Amino acid sequence: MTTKHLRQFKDALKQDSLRMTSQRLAILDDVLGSEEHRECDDIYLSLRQKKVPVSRATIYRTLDILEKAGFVRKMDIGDGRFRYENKLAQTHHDHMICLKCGKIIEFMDREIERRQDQIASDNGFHLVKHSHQLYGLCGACQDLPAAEDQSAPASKA
Amino acid sequence: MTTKHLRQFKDALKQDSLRMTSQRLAILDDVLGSEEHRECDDIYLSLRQKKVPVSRATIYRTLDILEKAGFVRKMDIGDGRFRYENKLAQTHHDHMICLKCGKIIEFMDREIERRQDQIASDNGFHLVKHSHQLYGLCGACQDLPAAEDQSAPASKA
DNA sequence: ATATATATGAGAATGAGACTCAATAAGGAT
DNA sequence: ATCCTTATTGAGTCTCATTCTCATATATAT
Repeated sequence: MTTKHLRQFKDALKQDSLRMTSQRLAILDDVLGSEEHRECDDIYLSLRQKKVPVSRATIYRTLDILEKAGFVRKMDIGDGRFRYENKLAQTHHDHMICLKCGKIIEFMDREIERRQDQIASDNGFHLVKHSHQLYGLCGACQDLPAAEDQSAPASKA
Repeated sequence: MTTKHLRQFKDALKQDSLRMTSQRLAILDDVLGSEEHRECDDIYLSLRQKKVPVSRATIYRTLDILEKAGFVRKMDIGDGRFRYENKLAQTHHDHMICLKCGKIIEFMDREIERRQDQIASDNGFHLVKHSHQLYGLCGACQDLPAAEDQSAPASKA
């Protein structure tokens, strides 16, 4: 985490009369140190391994702050658990998700983005965000005829 | 509900060794009689009003069957509750949702659909379905500066 | 250093949806 | 029409992610 990001975070906190705490700092650091699409528990376990004393409630609360401040993106891939990703390290993209093994591939298409803006404006909408996921079978999973899943399946709880 | 749809449903049931029941018939009829994006409880209340004895568990189970058989589309608009819509009466479309009043506008863009197929194929994915939502403020809600919500907000539970 | 408002964690609460299982009901065979 | 096998139902239980509560701890302005 750079000094710049730290200042950025402190400013965001101050703006809402929020305080800097060791937990918040550790969560920000952990989040900025990963490029993955992680759920709350991934972050929780990562912090516990680093001996950071923190609870899930605090992680959820802090992730909300980080989302508002633009540090992370909160995404719903439809399996009942939110994923959080480092937004600073990445340019905007959407996701393609394998229904069998849960693999996530990022994609970005300028034309789709443009069309979205157009559709919103055509309908008098002020576009705030969008959610766009493609679901299917990745190459590897298409080859396994009727075998078991490989890892976390993207099925609904 | 037409005779054709009824036959279609019976065939789908038979194909999986499932049985026709008064509950399943009532649920199909109720779903085909609406063009809205309804959640389980909307359907539950609608059926109870018609004096149909049915439980939520049966509705969930039947909606899964109807989804597989192509009668309904199950959609996740990100507020933790699935919405179900009559798929027969409509051509494919995606949704634009007002973050303030919950209003839903349907849209469809051939170019976006085409790009999605292309992206999937470029990545070796076999595309099964997609989920595409635009979130923002509808025209009416942009005018209300900081007023209260109008109806069901699309905020996360 | 003090005062005061905010943050934290443990655990309880919430809520959508899936599961359990005994009782009930289809529907094919006779 | 009756039997018999198998699927279905509903009430209630369970799950699990996430949020809430509230007493205690801590950051920050002064």
